[in-house]
Amino acid sequence: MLTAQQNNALAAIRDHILRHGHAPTLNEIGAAIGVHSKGAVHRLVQALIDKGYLQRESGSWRGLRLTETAAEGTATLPLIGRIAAGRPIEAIAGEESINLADFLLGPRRYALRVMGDSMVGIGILDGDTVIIEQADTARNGEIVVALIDDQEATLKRLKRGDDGSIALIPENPTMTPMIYPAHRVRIQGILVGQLRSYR
Amino acid sequence: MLTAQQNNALAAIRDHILRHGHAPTLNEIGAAIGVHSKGAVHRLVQALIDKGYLQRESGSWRGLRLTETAAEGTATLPLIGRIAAGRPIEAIAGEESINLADFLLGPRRYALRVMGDSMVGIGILDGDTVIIEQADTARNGEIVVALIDDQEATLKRLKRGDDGSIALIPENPTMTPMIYPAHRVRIQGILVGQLRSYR
DNA sequence: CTTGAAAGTTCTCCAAACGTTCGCTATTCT
DNA sequence: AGAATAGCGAACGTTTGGAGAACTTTCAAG
Repeated sequence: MLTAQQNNALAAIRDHILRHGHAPTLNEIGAAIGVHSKGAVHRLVQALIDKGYLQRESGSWRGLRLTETAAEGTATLPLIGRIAAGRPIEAIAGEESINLADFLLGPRRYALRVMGDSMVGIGILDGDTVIIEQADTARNGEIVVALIDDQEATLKRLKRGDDGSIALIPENPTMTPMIYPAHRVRIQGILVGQLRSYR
Repeated sequence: MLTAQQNNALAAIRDHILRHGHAPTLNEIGAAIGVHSKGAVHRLVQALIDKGYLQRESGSWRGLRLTETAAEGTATLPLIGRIAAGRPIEAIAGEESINLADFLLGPRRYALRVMGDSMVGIGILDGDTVIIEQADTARNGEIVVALIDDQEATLKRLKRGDDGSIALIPENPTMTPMIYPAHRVRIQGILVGQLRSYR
């Protein structure tokens, strides 16, 4: 079982890896838990290694890795249940946590900040962040980042016409779809996720 | 495991490829991470190749490619820029990546699945996942998870009346606010984030 | 084909940061 | 009292990586 300080150290390491993608140095761990001595931190880390929570890649800086048991649940949030007006929060069978990495991350994905109201109809507001997966083709009805005449970029729903034309449809009743011949439109990516921060 | 500077270099390369469609030169990488020596940059790139994050197409300029495993363990996404209808994607000064941990994770936070349309007015749709930070008080105007009569849970905007009453306001023009005496309403948490997956 | 600029490669020098180990001390728990 | 947990600071060798010079390769313009 871990001591209080060992727990702090492990939490600091986990947090640092999540934030930066690599392990902290001893000094960084020390700064995070309020210890001014490298030696003391080293002893804590050694204890965590001995107890099987960490692995060390010796002879290299930042060579700490979480073991599998310690790594699970790092990028996760507990998922409590469903909330609907007029009812108590109801548990969701089978799921009790969501993993942000599974949810949003992946190779070839990147984020874009949305400006404008062209997609308010499906809840994408000005200032939201959307996650795009790089692709040069898309299926009908998907929401894509499209480049028009290699100049203008836009986020719209894609619809192919029977005549080979491409319609880019805003989800906003006050705007009208734009229709282009296929050669003027290049698809850059597909919308796969969206997030917003309220603070 | 990557060192801090190797991480910077990899991020700069990934970013450059996403933005320009081709790999950067050593000098460009150096400029991006603040290194004035080609030799030093070369050593960083070589380390990334040795560790399997990059491949070199030797004998050609800009011959760097990302391997598939290039993103692992990190909860960050490259942030390319702003997208607005009718304009090219424009870079955001200062920020080049967003960190999901900063964005969404934190102590006392949990996720809820939203049912119903009571908050469509601010882009929270049926099926979305919202992130709540546990709290028992909230400021006026914040969106809260509130428990009414210790029975019904609901996600609404909070507004306190002059007479001590509490109004829970749905963001939906077809619904009307509910007003309760303060003792019937208990605040459980505050909305801090929201996410949605499109696949 | 020649030429020159830009890009990549390899090298040495050197400073700063890092991990490791040690002795000493203080606190807490049994 | 004894053991376990921790903190501090110093010493030492190792790793990282910035600077710059010298050299080779690539590529496009003349």
